[in-house]
Amino acid sequence: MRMTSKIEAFVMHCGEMGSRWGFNRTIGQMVGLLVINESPLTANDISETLNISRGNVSMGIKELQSWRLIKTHHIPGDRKDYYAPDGSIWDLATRVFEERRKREMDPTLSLLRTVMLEEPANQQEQFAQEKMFEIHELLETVTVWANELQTMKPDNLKTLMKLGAGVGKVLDMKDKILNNKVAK
Amino acid sequence: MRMTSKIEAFVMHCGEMGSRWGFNRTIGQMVGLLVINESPLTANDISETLNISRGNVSMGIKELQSWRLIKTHHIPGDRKDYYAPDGSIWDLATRVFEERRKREMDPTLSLLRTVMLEEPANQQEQFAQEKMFEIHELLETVTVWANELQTMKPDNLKTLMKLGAGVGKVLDMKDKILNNKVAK
DNA sequence: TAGAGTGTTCAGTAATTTCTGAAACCTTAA
DNA sequence: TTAAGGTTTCAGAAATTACTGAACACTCTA
Repeated sequence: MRMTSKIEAFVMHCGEMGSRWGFNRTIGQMVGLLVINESPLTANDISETLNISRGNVSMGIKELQSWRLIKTHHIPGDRKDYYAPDGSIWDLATRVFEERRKREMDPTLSLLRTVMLEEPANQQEQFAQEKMFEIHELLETVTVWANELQTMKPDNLKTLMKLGAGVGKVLDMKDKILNNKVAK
Repeated sequence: MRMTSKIEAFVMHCGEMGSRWGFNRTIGQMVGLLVINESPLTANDISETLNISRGNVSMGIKELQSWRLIKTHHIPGDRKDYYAPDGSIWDLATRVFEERRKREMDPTLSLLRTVMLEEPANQQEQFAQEKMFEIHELLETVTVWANELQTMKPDNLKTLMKLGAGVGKVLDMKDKILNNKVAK
């Protein structure tokens, strides 16, 4: 399956960005390829198009499934597995955020909780534990926010954004509402 | 400089998470160490405490400076450079977000803009470019939101969160305000 | 029950990233 | 001008991560 130059540029870019997005080059390319292709692809299509071994594709698919980014599709009378992105671009991005949050923040939250339980043994530890408390608070706040944003539908998000200056504006709104209540 | 076991646990954890946060093990440890230490440290302190070479520390510092996470401090009559976190935990987190956004999204936005300018040559490219448009839109939306959140002070953020169910609630508020306007 | 078509695993190899340590470099003080 | 005390650089070594390909496994169908 030959890629046109525009498509190739996109897929290769996904490869280069792969590791920054949390996976590796090959897996980045695989996501890119599956996303810009209108129809599902077989493992062999992927292997040939990207010039990577069949085994590597198999491992990549497993990884992408663990990120919940692709789904398997079957064609009657055909024993091959066909793969396609599992949902819209927004859905995929949401899953990546979620998965990264799990991998980047949850383990730290857990460690901090454990360490903070113990009594500080000296001044140095006292300070350290205060810092850990701050970090814990930050991570929890971000987690809650991320959850909220994730559960919003793209349409809602866009609506909210068009409101004007974005979140800043929201604080003004809060004041208006509170004032209304007081006025009543 | 000996670390107590709690502090060591924290610093080593930062090392393990380092690569997930966008740097590498050593640099993760360095951030951890600098953050939980009340007073600034010299490159030698870091080298000895973490058991890594002096050269490695020097490279790590350069990297942390490029992330704008640490600042240099001087003591009169002492030629050594002392390093400390540049700002509060929130400040640091904000910088990491910002820097990651630059590295993870900006290059893709730029590529997409370039590719989307060209006319699709066939049906396959037509579809591909539509997808690219969706991705572009998503990234721009996220960028704007991230900017908004970043410019908010922690206090504001916390206030907003205490409002109730978070962002979901905000949409209700929007409706209330709009209704008010209509009522008038 | 054999064998064709497909998917998975994993030991070994290749590629990439990180780290070391010695040399070069800078600045200040004598 | 030299030397001391400090930092930076970078070639090569070490560690880590990713990839290949052959062997194995599974499932039909004849």
